[in-house]
Amino acid sequence: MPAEASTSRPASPLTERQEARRRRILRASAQLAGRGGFDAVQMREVAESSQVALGTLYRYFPSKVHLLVATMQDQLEHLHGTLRRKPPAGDTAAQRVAETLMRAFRALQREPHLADAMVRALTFADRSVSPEVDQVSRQTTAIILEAMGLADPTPEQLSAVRVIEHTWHSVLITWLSGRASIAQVKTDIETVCRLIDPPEPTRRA
Amino acid sequence: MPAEASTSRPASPLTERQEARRRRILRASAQLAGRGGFDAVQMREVAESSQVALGTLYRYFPSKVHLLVATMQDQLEHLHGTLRRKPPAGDTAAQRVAETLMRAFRALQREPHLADAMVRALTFADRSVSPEVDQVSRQTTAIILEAMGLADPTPEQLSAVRVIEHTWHSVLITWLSGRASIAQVKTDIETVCRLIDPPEPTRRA
DNA sequence: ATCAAGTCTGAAACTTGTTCTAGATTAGCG
DNA sequence: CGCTAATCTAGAACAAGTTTCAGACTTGAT
Repeated sequence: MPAEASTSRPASPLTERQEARRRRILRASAQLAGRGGFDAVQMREVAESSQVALGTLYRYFPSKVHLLVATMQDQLEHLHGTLRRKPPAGDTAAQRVAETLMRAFRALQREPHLADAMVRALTFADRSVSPEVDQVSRQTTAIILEAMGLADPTPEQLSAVRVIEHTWHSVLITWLSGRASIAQVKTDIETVCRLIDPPEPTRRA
Repeated sequence: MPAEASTSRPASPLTERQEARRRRILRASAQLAGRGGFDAVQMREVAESSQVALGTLYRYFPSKVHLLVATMQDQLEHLHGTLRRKPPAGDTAAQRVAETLMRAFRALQREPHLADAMVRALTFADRSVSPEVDQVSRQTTAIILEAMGLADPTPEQLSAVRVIEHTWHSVLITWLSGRASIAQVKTDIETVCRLIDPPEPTRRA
């Protein structure tokens, strides 16, 4: 039913000034997150920094987690755009997916605080944020399927993709909290990507 | 180097009354969590319910997340004990691990609110909780390796185990926030466990 | 038994997410 | 243009995690 240009489902179309406010808020959020991570995104500061009253901020984003998940949607779109311009070049689907994820990972490494804010929000989100989190998940799935070069996947492949996403989120968390090295992140991503390639005979590393 | 009876590293031995306090606190925490999940575990209530001053609660557990992660350690020990008594019976390592995780999952299904509190705390934990989270991770790894019947795993196997843990945590989160069905949980666990069994022909458990 | 050091208590204070309110502003419409 | 409903603003108020403090209680060593 929905499907606008891309992401949102604007119940009411949003005037120009409203669109501008929304954008200012998201920019402020990403900016603050880029400094101190999740904790540094304080609702009063976001409001002030985006020149909007606190109440208005809450009208646009009903909670801090909603705000950060929306910020993530925003960033994901950028990423998706970038990836479309330069698709991964590996030979096998597994390689391409691993390459894609590692590329995303390097992007996050440049902004670890922002990554922290977004990922923590994503996994901390409760049911009230499900639609938004789901949207992020769909977008991620799309990116992975694209890297695989797969139009309509089988249920098994979908499960593998979900497992890859699970691993992606969790390994990020683990890295962000300093419990995994970058090498481990790489290894684990490559490991999980093994699920993609044919489990049947005829295969080599 | 360390390794006491099991879990903790008591810098100072803890008197009997202190041990009792600690236990009361953990019981109260699990109890409240069992009702309303993460949000229902309110520090003032935990303090009151365990007959301890708020300041004391914070001396034992320096934050709500520390408290809940400790609660999880506690529960994991129970689980490990139970599993030791009735080890999984599958033919292959993958089957046994999947069976083990599904058994754990069914246990969590019986206490979804408690699961919510523990898992959310675990993934929300920041660096200040790393040691405790790591301890949980080690315990989980031990459980999985035991199910595999593996004494000293190769680095590849360790990576596979980590990926399984990642999937386990993330799929739980997804289920708890209502974005995945129980069937999906099962499927995804089985999918990730495929990483265990021989990618080559010729191998036994 | 006594003293010092460390621990516990109760209560208040502080922080930050979230909600509420009353009054301005704006948008859409006749 | 003039009206009405919706939106926005400033700011107070509330909730729950966390910190702080003065005083009472325990503990361990002498």
